[in-house]
Amino acid sequence: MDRKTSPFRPVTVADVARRAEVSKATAARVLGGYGPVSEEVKLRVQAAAKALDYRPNELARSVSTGKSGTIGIVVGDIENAFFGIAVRSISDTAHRHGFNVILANSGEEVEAEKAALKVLVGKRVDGLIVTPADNRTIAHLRDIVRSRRPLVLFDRPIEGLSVDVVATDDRDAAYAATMRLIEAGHRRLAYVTALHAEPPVFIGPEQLYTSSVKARIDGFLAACHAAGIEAPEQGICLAGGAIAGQQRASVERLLADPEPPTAILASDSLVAFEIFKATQARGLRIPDHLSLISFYDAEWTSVTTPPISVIDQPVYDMGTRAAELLIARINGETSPVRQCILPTRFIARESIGAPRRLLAAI
Amino acid sequence: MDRKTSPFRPVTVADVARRAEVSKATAARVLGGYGPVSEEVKLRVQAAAKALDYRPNELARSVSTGKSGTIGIVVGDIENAFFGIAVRSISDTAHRHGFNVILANSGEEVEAEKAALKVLVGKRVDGLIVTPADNRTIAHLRDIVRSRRPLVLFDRPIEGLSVDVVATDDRDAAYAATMRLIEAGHRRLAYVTALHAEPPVFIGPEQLYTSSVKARIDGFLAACHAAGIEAPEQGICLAGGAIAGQQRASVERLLADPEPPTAILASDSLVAFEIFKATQARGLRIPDHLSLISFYDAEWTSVTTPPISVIDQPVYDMGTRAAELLIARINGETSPVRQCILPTRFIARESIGAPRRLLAAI
DNA sequence: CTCCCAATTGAGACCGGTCTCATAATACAT
DNA sequence: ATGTATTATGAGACCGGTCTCAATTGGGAG
Repeated sequence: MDRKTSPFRPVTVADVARRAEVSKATAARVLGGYGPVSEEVKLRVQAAAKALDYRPNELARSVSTGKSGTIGIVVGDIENAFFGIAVRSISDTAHRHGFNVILANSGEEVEAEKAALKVLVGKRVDGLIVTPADNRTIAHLRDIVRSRRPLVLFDRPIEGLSVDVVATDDRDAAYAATMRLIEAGHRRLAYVTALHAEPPVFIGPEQLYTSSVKARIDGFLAACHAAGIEAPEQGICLAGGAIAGQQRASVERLLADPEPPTAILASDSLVAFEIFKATQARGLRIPDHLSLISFYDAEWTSVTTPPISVIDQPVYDMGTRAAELLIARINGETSPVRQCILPTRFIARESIGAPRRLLAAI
Repeated sequence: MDRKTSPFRPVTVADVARRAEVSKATAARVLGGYGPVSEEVKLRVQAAAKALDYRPNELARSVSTGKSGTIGIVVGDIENAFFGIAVRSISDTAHRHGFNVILANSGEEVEAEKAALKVLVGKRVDGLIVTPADNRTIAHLRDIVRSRRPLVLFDRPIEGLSVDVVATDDRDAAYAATMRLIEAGHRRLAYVTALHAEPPVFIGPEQLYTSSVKARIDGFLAACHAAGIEAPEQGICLAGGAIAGQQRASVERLLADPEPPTAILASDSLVAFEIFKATQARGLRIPDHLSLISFYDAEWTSVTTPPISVIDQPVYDMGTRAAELLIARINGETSPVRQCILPTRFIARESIGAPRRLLAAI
């Protein structure tokens, strides 16, 4: 520990105190802005601090107070615009309330999520906002709850975990969107998600480890059943997000089917993007050959030809609500667990048409 | 400080030591993995730690060691996909080297940037990666350099600030792209950037407070001059990014000009997006009525009709390099300041054509 | 001119870790 | 048996803050 001798050793309260010729306690009172100090001493200490370019060590402060003024966010994938905006919104709100943000990426892997949580807890964040990667393994989340650290689940509720949640009305939104496709005359529908399963076929809802996707598929199937469509499960495509290129391959396989779907509901804007590119590559026209609806109003969906109808999720609001809820908890609010379900909005564009036999393109 | 009495008080080394019936020092050695400990004691301590669910307090550790294992990132706007990927890449690399990441958003405001830096320094980050919002006010960055804290500038070099930089060959890229437009026959070119000026007209390069944009405009003008185009400065449009809607208005005004440009080079994918939407709204066809090239290969540019030619920036690589450079410095590397300039790649798509008189649409 | 109360101030413990140093215990060579 | 090197352990200082508590000071009341 040769820190004392280095000429670049950061300035401490003790240094300031020495220069201002007061005790460490008094200097700390001025610098920390807590105890009573006379005006004269206050000015002297502030002058000394300025002269020395004192920068408080927030870590030491946190160790001593037990609060870090920081909230941790664990998202599935920052590259995804959905999460990008969520992060933006959460950090805006956090800063507005005087909190900082530490970001961690799980890459939708539970193990990475666990590791991230461990780090964040290690850094003693005051609270956590998490998009759980897998609703089947949640022991680590239970631990957080048990330790009384405020936690808000983002976008993905987990049954049986009594904790605050901010999410959207996924089931209803999927139901309504599916109905629109059905009303347009479609009977051969597909639901495409980035979830992964081995083999990549839908067997039952217990495979669906992301709760929001589970809810959406639930809505999709319910709409199909209500319309008397048989075996709609066969239209569920688990495109497998982890391995790069796998999504594309799955989507291409789906479209190459001898009896391909005439309408697709895409679970997020990334798979939708793959689907759109695949239709272009095959020379399929939307909506003549294929109708398409995507979750999330991604930038690109409004400028394609034709523009794509989407289920717009109020991500920015979701982030704000999540942050506010969390901060209220951090500040001691003890009301019962809250489920904050925000409404989605359907944006009708030009990607829905009546079904037509798919032409073998090229 | 009633922490001692709370039943949810976090477990400390002292607690573990007590349970394992060893001294605090010994427990700390096992838990921190440093000094020599006998196998038997080690196991006993580990068992106690597990039983108590001990979570080391990284903050206390940092205070004591002087290293936080954290790097700070300050970006202009996380919502921008360019920065989104940069953040992803930086945090991937950081984690690979055992570092964490604290993210701050400047919103391209120097004051916010200063505040963010203050917080990050307060949290004693081991190093910083910053995209400076304004190359005219850099005293706060100078302070960082003076305090010997490793700093890497991302995407935007600053003349006269001796510090590591990772950026792209902006000038050359702009020059080459402009040349392509000129070679296609254009003589009335525009360069559109989100920079802000009052009034919003280009007077001289000293207005250009973002170094990357300055370099690009430099290249744009050089190409124009080389081709004998007179007064190309008049084609420079400072669309003013801060206020929402202002970009759109500027772009619309540009296209509504009685003598509008026949080709545009867009400084980033966000203004390009505005430009594209404006052409659609006015019924202008690309590339018949207007040729367009944009910096950055944003997702949407490949799926529009027609797809847009872009100058692809290797963002992911840039992030990786920046993080690696920074971490090397943190680990004590003392080699002279490095400028890491990565090459861009032109992706030719279908947005460039010969000029044609713009038809007054509607 | 005392006495009491409030306002300031300083000394030092504390937060939860790391790390130095002295001591104790063991193994080995002489 | 004695000396020495080696290893394991404990006591306690330290990091840079916060915070408790006692001591000092000054002013107004009696």
